[in-house]
Amino acid sequence: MAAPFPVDAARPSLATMRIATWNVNSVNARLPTVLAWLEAAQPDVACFQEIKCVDEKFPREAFESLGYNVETHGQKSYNGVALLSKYPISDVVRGLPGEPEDEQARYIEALIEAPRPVRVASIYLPNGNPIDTEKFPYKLRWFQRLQDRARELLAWEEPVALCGDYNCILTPQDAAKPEEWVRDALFQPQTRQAMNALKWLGYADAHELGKEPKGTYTFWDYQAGAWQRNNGIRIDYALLSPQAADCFRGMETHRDARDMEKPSDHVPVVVDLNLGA
DNA sequence: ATGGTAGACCTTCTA
Repeated sequence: MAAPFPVDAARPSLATMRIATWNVNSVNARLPTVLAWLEAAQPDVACFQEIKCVDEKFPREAFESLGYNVETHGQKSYNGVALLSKYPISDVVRGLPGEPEDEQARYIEALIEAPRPVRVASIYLPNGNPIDTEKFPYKLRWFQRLQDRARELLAWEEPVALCGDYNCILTPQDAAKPEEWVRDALFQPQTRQAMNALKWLGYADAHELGKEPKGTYTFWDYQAGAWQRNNGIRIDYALLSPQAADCFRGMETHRDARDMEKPSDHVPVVVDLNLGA
């Protein structure tokens, strides 16, 4: 029996925005794979991490040919993030505020000028291993800076999507074998507390709004047959401000991308918003 | 027992 008030049918022209986030592990090594996936998945906005090149070596023409505007924050060899959008892009922020001497390219944020604008960030949070080196406190400082920025954005009461590779396994259910991660920076109590502190400012994890079961992973190591054994972890997230969460229509983890030719070790996470809501 | 793979690149670092 049909619902008495078929809301979707009554509103046939929904203003939807599809936002994807993907750690591509070198945009140049992955270019044919990434282009094929974009053509199939048709996101309006794509957040890439680990582009592993300077801005001048980013293959922007290939993406422009698919109809995307392109903004990058690159770095030689390591890290690097990018934003692609079929809508105009403005108000670009390159680099996470709060530590001017930090030269690692891990954050780009911009306003996506859809009929209802959405602020989107592409985030590559530091890995933090090994935990007995300076890398771990750097990760925690970076998390604190991200929390500070996220709090500022909330105050504007606009739709915001903070998307990327957070390098955090939040709960034991987010790892196939949590016992293998207990000494890893991704699963330390401080890391998980920082992720919760960020969420509890008032952001929704799109995974929790969606219907995917626990045991949905976004990363499988290249080593030791992790993919074949489904020894994965969920570390790629889309965090939505209340104004964006109100527009949530669905999300999907594109697990099939791990079986593509020359796959990244991460797969895309895709979120659909209905901005007409 | 300390593996295994992938990417950038000066030959080792990062993940």
